[in-house]
Amino acid sequence: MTAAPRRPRPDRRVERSKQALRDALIALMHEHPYERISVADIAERANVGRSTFYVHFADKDDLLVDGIDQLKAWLRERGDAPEVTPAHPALAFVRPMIEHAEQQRALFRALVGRGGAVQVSEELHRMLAELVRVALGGKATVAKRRPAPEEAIAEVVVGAFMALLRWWLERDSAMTAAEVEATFTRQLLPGLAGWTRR
Amino acid sequence: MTAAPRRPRPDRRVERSKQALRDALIALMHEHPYERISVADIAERANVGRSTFYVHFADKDDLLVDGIDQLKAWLRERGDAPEVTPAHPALAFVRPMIEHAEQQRALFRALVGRGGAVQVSEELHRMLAELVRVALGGKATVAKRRPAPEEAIAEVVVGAFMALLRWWLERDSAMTAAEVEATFTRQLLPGLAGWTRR
Amino acid sequence: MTAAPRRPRPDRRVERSKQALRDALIALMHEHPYERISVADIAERANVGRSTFYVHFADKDDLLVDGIDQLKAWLRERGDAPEVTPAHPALAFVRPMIEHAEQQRALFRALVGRGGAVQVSEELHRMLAELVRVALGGKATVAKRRPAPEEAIAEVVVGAFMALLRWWLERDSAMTAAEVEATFTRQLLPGLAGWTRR
Amino acid sequence: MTAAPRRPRPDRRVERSKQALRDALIALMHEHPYERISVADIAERANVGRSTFYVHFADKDDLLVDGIDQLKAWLRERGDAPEVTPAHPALAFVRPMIEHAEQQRALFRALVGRGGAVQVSEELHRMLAELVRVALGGKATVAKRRPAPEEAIAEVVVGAFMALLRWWLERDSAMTAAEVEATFTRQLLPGLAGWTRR
DNA sequence: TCCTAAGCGAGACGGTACGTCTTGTCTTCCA
DNA sequence: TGGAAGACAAGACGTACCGTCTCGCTTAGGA
Repeated sequence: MTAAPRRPRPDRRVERSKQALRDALIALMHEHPYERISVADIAERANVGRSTFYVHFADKDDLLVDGIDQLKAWLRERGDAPEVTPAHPALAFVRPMIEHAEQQRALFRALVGRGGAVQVSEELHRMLAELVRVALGGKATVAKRRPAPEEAIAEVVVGAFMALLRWWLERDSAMTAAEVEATFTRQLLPGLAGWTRR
Repeated sequence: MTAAPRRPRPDRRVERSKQALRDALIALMHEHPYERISVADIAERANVGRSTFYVHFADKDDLLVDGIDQLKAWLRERGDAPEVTPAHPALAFVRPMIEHAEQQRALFRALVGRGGAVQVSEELHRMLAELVRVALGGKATVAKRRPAPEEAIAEVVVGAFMALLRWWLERDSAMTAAEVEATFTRQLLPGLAGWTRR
Repeated sequence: MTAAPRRPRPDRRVERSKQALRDALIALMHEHPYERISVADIAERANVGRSTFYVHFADKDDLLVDGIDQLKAWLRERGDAPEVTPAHPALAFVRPMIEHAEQQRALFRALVGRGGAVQVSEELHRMLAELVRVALGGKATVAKRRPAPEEAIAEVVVGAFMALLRWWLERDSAMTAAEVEATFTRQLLPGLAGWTRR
Repeated sequence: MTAAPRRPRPDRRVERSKQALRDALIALMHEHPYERISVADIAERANVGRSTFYVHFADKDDLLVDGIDQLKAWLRERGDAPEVTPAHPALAFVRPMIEHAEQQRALFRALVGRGGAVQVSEELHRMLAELVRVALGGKATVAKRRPAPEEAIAEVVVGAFMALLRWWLERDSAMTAAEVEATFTRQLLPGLAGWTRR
């Protein structure tokens, strides 16, 4: 029987500080574009010393990816159960994503809108593209060999979606979530239908 | 009769300096991501004093915008004559853009690829979206009132195109320009066809 | 009947920690100048937590003073018995000090040499100056009133001695302890002799 | 006839800034010990941006040695002409140095007094020791070989002088410059006389 | 052909932000 | 209960850019 590895219980303050910093960054991103925000701003907003920031994160971008991971976890947690059968398996992500965006409109606008950090959009893009690739029967991980057509299709689908989403979030247009979804499906489904039948 | 307003002929050196700076930026963007390039880097590469930079451009972004304008002019100049009738008027831009990208592969990768400046992609996006909107029979300029559906369609089409283009440029995939075009058309045309017929 | 006043027996570990810290500082002073040594360095060398340092000492200088006191105690303990009668009572300290310095050459070089802490030299200076003042018949404690000439003499004598000592320690000169003493006495005794006779 | 070497005239602002910084350091050293003064303090006092400081000096110590050089130049410039013949050539420096210290009492106290920077005292010591060595007939530069006795003598003389000077500057004693000089000479001359005659 | 206005390089300058380091206080956990 | 570990705020450090500016030299263009 092996002795349990002595791992000291982490200090509760640590998570408090880290969370305060994550929250502060997001709060500031509602007000200013990401690149204009300084580490000092974040620390101040989080009521935390600037040096404390560097204890927990290497730099601003490190904090950002940490936040992205939280976003991904949040999405994964509640994105698993699409009640209705989607028009096409590759479009299963559409309805949930639009709903999440609607619920957290301000947050999503801050993150993927004009002033947002490119990294967030890119990561979201990558994440969704993987889902689509899998749904199209391809492998989840990108192969080094000649890119399967699914990869290209996934780029098309997700690129279209991200653009529409961003446009919808940035204009305070009277378009409803349902209309957005319908528009997207009407444009992309026919093309997909043809491809899948093959 | 009034005397002609005395306008001295501009110094030829001015344009030489400005062009050297534009070229230097583009050259550097082949090597480093846009944000990592400093004004000093650009000036040095252009064999120009750093203060001279500020004589001609307000800041790095100003130079970038200036470069984008040149790109747009270049595109407009040679994009006017698509020899073949496109599958759909809204997709008229596809063939020419892909051809330009192929010809200037390195340039396009530097501009709209991962390390490129977001502004370039956004401007290109805006430009193409306008073409699509017009082709769809909408107004060229975006109205403040309830967004016409054409706007949404344009976002979808252009978003899909830009994503595919970026993907194509970044991987050194063996996919040919023709294949890229075919893939895109196959995915987007069906949806458009339905919409237009209305 | 009242309970005996609770005087907790001092934890033996306390003295162990303090001594480890004192030793660590001295060890480090053999390698680096005093000001370049950080509290963290000392704690690490002493195998002690940094916070433990602050339990025992207010700061680095406090530890230093503590070490100086030990040095003074050490000197006093073995400095009391000069076997030979000195050339002049005010120079009684010379022979013992030189001998101590020779025995503990490395330590003395670290403490009063170039990289040493000024405080050590100053404290040693003060200590010796007091001995000299007393030997000259003046009061041990410095009076606020017009400084007695003995004070000035003491400064001269001790200043000369410290400079010679530091010089001797820093060069690895082939000068022997006896030669150093002789040199010093030959220079200072005549002046003192005149003064004392008064 | 050769062309004059193209040497661009130095920007007048540079010297203004550097001097302002030198002055600021000295001013602050009248108020606080050297080590407690931060670069930011100096820059602020000099009405100069902190970054400007780093344009001209590597760090605080660099500014200090620059100041020391100025002090040395100042001393050399006016120290050349001792009107009266000194009691002994090796003591020629005494009278002038005491006079300078008296004229610039506050400055000298700040520089070589308790809160002053060790470097200043050490440099002054080195400078005077060299004068004494030369006066004693030795070589100006320290030989690597067995240290000449003059070196030891010089250390004694200068060590004694520096200690007395520091003591005099720090107490606001009523001792006059003449008395200080007399005290010093009375103590050191006899010892020297013997040595020289040899 | 000379003169004059400008373009230009060099770089000083005040700022802001960065990421690192050290200090001294404080909290939390463990033995 | 006291010591080790280490979180924390504060603030200095030296570096990198920024955008503004001043200074002379050079040079193109107009007289």
